[in-house]
Amino acid sequence: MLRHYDKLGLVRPTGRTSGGYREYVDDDIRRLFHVESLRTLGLSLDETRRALDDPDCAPVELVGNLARHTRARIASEQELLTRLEHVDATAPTRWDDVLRIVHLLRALESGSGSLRQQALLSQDPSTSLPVDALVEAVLSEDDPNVAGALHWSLARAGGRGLPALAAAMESDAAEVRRRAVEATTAVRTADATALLRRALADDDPTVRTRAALALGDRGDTAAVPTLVELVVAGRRDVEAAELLGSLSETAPSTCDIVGALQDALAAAHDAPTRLRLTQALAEIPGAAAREVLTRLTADDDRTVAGTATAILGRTNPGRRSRSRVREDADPW
Amino acid sequence: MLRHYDKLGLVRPTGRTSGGYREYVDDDIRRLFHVESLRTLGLSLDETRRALDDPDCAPVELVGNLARHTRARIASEQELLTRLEHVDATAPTRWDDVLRIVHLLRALESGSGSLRQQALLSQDPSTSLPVDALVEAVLSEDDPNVAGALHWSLARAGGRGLPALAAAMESDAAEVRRRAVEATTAVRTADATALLRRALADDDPTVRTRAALALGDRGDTAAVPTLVELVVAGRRDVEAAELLGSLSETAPSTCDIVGALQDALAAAHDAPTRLRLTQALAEIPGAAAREVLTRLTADDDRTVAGTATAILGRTNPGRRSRSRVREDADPW
DNA sequence: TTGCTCCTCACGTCACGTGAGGTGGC
DNA sequence: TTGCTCCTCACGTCACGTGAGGTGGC
Repeated sequence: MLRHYDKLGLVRPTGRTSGGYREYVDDDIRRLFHVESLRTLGLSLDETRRALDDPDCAPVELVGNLARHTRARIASEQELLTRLEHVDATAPTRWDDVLRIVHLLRALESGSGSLRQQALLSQDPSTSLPVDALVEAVLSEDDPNVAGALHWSLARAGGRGLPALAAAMESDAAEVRRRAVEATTAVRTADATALLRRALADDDPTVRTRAALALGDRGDTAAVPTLVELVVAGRRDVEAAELLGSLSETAPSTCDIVGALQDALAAAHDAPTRLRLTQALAEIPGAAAREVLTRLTADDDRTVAGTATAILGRTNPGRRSRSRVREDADPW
Repeated sequence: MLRHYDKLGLVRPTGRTSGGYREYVDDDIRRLFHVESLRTLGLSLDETRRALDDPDCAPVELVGNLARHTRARIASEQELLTRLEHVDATAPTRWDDVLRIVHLLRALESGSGSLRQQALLSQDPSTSLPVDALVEAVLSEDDPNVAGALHWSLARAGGRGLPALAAAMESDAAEVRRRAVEATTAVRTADATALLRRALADDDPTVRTRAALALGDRGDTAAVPTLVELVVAGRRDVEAAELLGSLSETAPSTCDIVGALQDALAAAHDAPTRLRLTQALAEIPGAAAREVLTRLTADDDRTVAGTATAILGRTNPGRRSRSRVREDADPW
C-alpha cells in the first residue's frame, strides 16, 4: 500500500536511507493519516489526492455525492439480500431450482400483470416456492387475477406462508390486513383457521367480514357472532344467513344460533334490520327457528309479520335460498 | 459483454456467419439469460460458470455465503453513510474541516475513554460540530468524564442538538431518556427549557428529578409540582427545597409554593415526609411560610412541632441551608 | 552465515469499457 | 459510395496483492 501510494504520488516519503529504504518523516505520517481518514469516507485515491492538494476542491458536493451513491448502494444491496433470502428459503438442491425461483421472483417484480400471473401458473408443482416472496407480493397485488394465482400458489405451499401472513395481519394499513386475510382463506390448515379467528377481532369491518365468511364456510362456530353482525349490518347478509343455516345443521349443539338471532332481533329497532334477521331465520332448520318465526307472525312491523308468515308457509326454505346464493357470479 | 463472455467461455455463440459475426442460437440465448439470472444474485462470472457447468456445485452454501457477505456489506455501507451524513451536517467548507470532524468521529467510536474525551476537548471552538453524532455518543456514554465533555460540546453547539435529544426523550429505554435529559440541562436555550418541561411528565422518576432540578435552577416555576414531589419522596429533597426557596424569591406571584407545600403536608401521613416538608418551608422566605410554620409548632407530631419551633427561632434560615448544599461535592 | 525486512519490476485481480484499425452487408 | 454494425487486438479501470529475484543491516 505504501509502495502504491508512493508510485501514485499520493504519499511520498521525504527521504530514502542509504540502503534505498523509504524514510517517512512526521509530516509524511500525518499525510498518510489524512489519506486514511478521507478513505473512511469512501473517497477514491484520486479524489483523496485532489482533496488534499487542490485548494479549489470543495468538500460539499463531493461529500453529498458520496452520501447519495452510498444510499443507492445500500438500497440495491438490500434488494439483493431479499432475493438471496427468498432463494435460500426454498433450500434449492440444484442450480435449476435456483434459476426457476429467480425467474419467478423477477416476474413477480415485473410491471406486467399477465407476466406475473403466467410465471405463477407455470410453476412446477414439485419445486418448493419462496413463500415469503409470495406473501410480500400478495400484500401489494392490485390485479385480482394475479392475486388469485398467488392465493392458489400459497394454498399449494400449505401453511408455510402463514407466519408472514400473521405478521401482515398486524399491519397498520387496513388494505394490507384485508389482503392478508383473503390470502389466508385460501389456506386450508388448522393454523389458517386459527389466524382467521384472530381476524374476527379486527378493527376493519372488511377484514372481519372476510374472516367470518371463510370460517363459516369451514363450519367454525366461532364465526357466528360476526355472521349475525353481518346480517344486522346488511353487509353480505344473504351469504352470512346461509352460513348460519349450515352451521346450525353441522354443529347444532355447540352454539345457539337461533338464540343469537333472537337477541339481535330484541336489540334491533329499525325495520330493515329486523326484516333481515327474520329472513335469516328462514335459513335455520329445526323447531327452534320455526317457533321464533311463529311469534314473529304477530310482530308490530307488518312487513316482518308478513315475511315470517310467508317463510312458515314454504316447504323447504333453506335449500331454495342457498342455491340462489351459489348461482351468484364471483361472490367477492 | 458478449465478447467478454465469449472469451471467458461462459457463453459461446454456437456458430459464426460467413462474415465472422457471432451467431447465437436459442440455446445460447437461454444460457445468456441463465447467466444474467444468477448474476442478479451476486455470483461472479466464475461462480456462474461453475454453477451452470459443474453438476457437483451445490447452491446451498454458495447462496448462504452470498447472503452473509451482503449483510456484512450493508452494515458497513450503513456505517459509512452515517459518517458521511455527520460530516455533511457540519457543512464543511474546506477539507481541513472534514479531517477534523472525521478525527472526532473516529475518536468517539474508539474504546478508550481518555481518547474520546481528549478529542472532544481539543476541538477548535470555531469549527462546527457534528451534533447528531455527539448526541448519539452521549446517549451511550458510560464514562462520566466523557459524558461531561460531550455536554460541554453540546452546550457549545447551542440548540442544534435539541431535535436529536427530543427524539431520544421518546426512547423506550429509561437510561437513554436519562442521558438525554442530562445532556439537555447543559443547553441554555428556551427550546431546551421547553424540552425539560416535557420531561417533567416522564414515567421514570430519575428523568423527572433531573428535569425538575434543572428547571428550578433556571427559575422556571413549571418545576414546582415535581420539586414538591421530590421533597415528599425524600429524593434530592434538600436541593429541591432550596430551589423552591429561590423560586419563591424570584417569582413570588406566579405560583403559590407555600400553598403547594401546605397541600402536600395535608396529604402526607407519615412522619418523615411531614418533617421534610416542614424543613422545606424553612427555605421559603416571607410571611406566608412563617405563618404555616407557626401553626406547625402545635403539630401532633412532636418532631415536626419542634423543628418548626427551631426554624422560627433562627434569624435567616434560608441562607444557611443554601450554602450547605452548595458545599456538596458533585451534586449529581 | 542466517534470517529478516525491505527494494524494484511485472503481472494478476474483476467485469467489463474504450479506442484503433479493419470489414461485411445495405 | 455512405453509414452502419460488427470484428479483433490491446490497453485502461480500481486499489492494491503477489510472486520473482535481489539487497542491506543485525
